[in-house]
Amino acid sequence: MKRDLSRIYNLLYKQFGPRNWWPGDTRLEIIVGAILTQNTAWTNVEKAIKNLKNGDLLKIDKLSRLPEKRLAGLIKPAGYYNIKARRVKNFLDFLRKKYNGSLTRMFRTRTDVLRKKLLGVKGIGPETADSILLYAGGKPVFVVDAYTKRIFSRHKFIAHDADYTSIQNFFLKNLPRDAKIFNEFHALIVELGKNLCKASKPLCDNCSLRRIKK
DNA sequence: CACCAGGCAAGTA
DNA sequence: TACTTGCATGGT
Repeated sequence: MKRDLSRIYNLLYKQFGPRNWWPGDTRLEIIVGAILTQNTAWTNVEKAIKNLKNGDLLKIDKLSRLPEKRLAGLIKPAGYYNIKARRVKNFLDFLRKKYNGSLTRMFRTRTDVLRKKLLGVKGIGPETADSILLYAGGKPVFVVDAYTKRIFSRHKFIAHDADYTSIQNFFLKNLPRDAKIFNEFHALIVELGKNLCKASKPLCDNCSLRRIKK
């Protein structure tokens, strides 16, 4: 199984890599992007991020002072904008209260401990927490998303009803514990998912992994 | 026109 | 615990 996964990784890397993820310049931008992209196409998130950048608002102190309503208006293109504005605020409140508004301090926390704390922030679930840890913090945490589940269950690596933790454990067990690999692998999976498999279509002979194996 | 996108929380039984 | 529903814009 280890060999299968590394083969798939190499195949994907040859086809698409390196992806240079996360698409964002600062840790804060990555964190905000991780919240905004929940169940949302990245192209929509880009517009929202751009609005914040245009106002020079993508900074911890400025974003913290920005009224929630104004924030909601600016991130409208990302969809679910009222909820997401609250979620961004929830994170900023958490950061200020627990780490004096310092991301550096936050990321000094032991990764397993920090993960639990992040999951305690309303609006940050497993995928968002893990994306923050891996892509903003550089921690060796494997991110599982809808594409990961869809692709690897269709190809019978995991059960169709596997939950987040069991899928994550599958990858942890079969890959070296290396942030660089986790970073690239997840980005490659997203690229594969976007390009080759339209949602809810069944596995076919000209689909996802089978196609790039040729 | 219908359907989907790099989720999550809250409500129900 | 195991389902279901609301959240919402923009692209295909």
